[in-house]
Amino acid sequence: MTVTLADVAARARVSPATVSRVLNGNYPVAASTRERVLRAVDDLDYVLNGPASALAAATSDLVGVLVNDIADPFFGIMAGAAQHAIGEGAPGRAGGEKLTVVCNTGGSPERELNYLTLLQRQRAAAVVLTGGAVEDADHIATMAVKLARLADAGTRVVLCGRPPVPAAGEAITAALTFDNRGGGRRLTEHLLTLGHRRIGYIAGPAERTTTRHRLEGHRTAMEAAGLGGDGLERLTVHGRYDRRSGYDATLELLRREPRLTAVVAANDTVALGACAALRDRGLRIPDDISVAGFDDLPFSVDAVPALTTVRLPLHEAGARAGRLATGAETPPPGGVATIGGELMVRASTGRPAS
Amino acid sequence: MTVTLADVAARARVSPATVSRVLNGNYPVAASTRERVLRAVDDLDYVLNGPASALAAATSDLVGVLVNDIADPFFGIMAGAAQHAIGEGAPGRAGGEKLTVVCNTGGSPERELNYLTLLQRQRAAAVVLTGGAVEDADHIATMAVKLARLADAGTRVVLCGRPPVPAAGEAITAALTFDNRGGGRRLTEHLLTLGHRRIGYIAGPAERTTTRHRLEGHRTAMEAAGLGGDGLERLTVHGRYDRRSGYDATLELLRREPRLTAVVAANDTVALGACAALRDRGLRIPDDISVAGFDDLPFSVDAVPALTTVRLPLHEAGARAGRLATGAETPPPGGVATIGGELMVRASTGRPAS
DNA sequence: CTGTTAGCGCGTTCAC
DNA sequence: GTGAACGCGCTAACAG
Repeated sequence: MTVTLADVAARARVSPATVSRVLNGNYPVAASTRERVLRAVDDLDYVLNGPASALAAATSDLVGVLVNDIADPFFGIMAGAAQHAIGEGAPGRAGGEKLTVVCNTGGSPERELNYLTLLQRQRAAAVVLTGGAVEDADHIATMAVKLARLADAGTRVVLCGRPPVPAAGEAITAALTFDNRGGGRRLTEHLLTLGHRRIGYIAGPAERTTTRHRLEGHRTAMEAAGLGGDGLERLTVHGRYDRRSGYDATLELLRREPRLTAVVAANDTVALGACAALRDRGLRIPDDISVAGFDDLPFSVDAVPALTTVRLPLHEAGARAGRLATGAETPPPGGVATIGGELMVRASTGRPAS
Repeated sequence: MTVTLADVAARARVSPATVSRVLNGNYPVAASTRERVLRAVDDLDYVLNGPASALAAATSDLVGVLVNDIADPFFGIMAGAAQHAIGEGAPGRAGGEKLTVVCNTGGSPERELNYLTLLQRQRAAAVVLTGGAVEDADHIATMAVKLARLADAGTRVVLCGRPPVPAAGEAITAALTFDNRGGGRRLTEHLLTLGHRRIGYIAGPAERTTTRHRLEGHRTAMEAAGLGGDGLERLTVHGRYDRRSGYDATLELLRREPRLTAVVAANDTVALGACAALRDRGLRIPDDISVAGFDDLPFSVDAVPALTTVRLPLHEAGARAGRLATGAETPPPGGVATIGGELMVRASTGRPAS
């Protein structure tokens, strides 16, 4: 029923091997023969059989991009940039593009491993892991083994916006990590400079690296300003990386410290929720209370007031990860590159009310 | 080097076929044998070879979800929901989940076809096409052929948020389409009821179905109110589905008609850009001018003022598309289901200034 | 319930 | 520059 390479060969009056050579373009073939083969391919509407091709060649054109939440632009931007870079980059075996596939883990370690297995099954050419990792000892160990096995099988492993996996050093082609600590620190320093002292912090889920690093940056700044101690713990609330979480956490912070003058959120989406809660409480931003986010997602500049935040070059990072995944770019020395964030001071932060 | 099914068979002292049966769980196998096989699999860290399996079975566990822009939550939400539904649904051949892959076309017809070819190569189990289609006669024809060929090869084709492909009737398993016309009409009717007469419309890219349908809804309402004619054309500006486009288009509308009292945007993201432009012009929303969007993306309720818009059940639609793709849900009668939108009246629209 | 036998469709040695 | 032969790893009939 379906057209095979042999059919094309027959029509072009050549051997199957020649058709294969034309399609893969890796061996010299006489121009006239190539012409004939290509016409036969076209006439027959022949489509290469991926599985068969992958089986024979022991590798495939699949590149997997794992994201925590595909509905979150933070991941969407990185994934889109990676996909673009991969598509533009090295053409796959069959001359066509590589098939970049985005896999949504929903932040679940099980699903993450699951997808890795599936990609291993498919003999994926590369895997890009984006976003923060879960800090569970068991999971980290399992991941290290899994990644090592993938690397053994020839799959390139690239981390994007995630710290290097400690135990899997050699397995990883490259790790692009964001300077979440530095960004968090500078953001809080900005508020301290404005004169804020009672600053609430809305953190992400407790067990993630991104959450911890941003929080550490915040606390480093607070402690340097002599604001360490119990207060830090009291003015920190954990939640998910979503709008609702920011809303609820803000109310909780206000309950704990009604005289709060600033709120720092784990990311921009959470910050938006925080703003909503403050408005509902009748507080003006930044006159009564300042708000800051993280990431500088596209909507942040349009928030009212425009959000002070830390810009992460998500697009660039994703594109670079894509190039690393295809081998179009050589890994940074040591395999690890840290990407800095840029403090974007906008209208949502100001001096505290006297 | 790599462990194969034969290795597992040897270790478990059974035939390869039996191992295959255990792994696929489609044939009865004695409990004790299964036990032995599973232990051997575990001992050897065996991972099924996807391509080989797909080759032999002439089908794979891959489900492709095509989106126009992965960085846009509109698509991210649908894709995430579809992926979730597919994962939860029918287990793949190897007992594991299906591998749902999201492919980012960037709105380009070429890339769309490209991905379809790649998925066809992989003998994908199903393909979900999300979002509006490009209305180019050539492309539509090519797509119809392509989809028919996919369907022939046993791939299920599901449309989500896209009108049925006219010429490919039988090829499509199911089409879930949004009532963009009705939504657009009701949105504009809402503004008309408030007393608006000079309403600007910021449309999406001209050649897309979504764009056209929303615009038609708007115009239907306008004409029913006796506001048809040249004015409609003059107060319509086309652009991309992004923030910047909304910003620029708004300035252009204001240039064409300084006394504008309302702006309807192609979607929420565009509406946000419109709000920014209006604010920069010193106009208050909704006191001086009303703004409305479409989709009701998560951030819309947090906009200031909260955005009046048409809510589309993106999550539900995506999940349903996923179930249709796995065969977990039977297609609606005729294969086509229209999903309505809900008018969400919020603070960004009000009576026009007298 | 389990083993045996054939391919699935293609890439890749080798020869010519 | 081209063809012939073999095998990639697995599943799907058949037997038994």
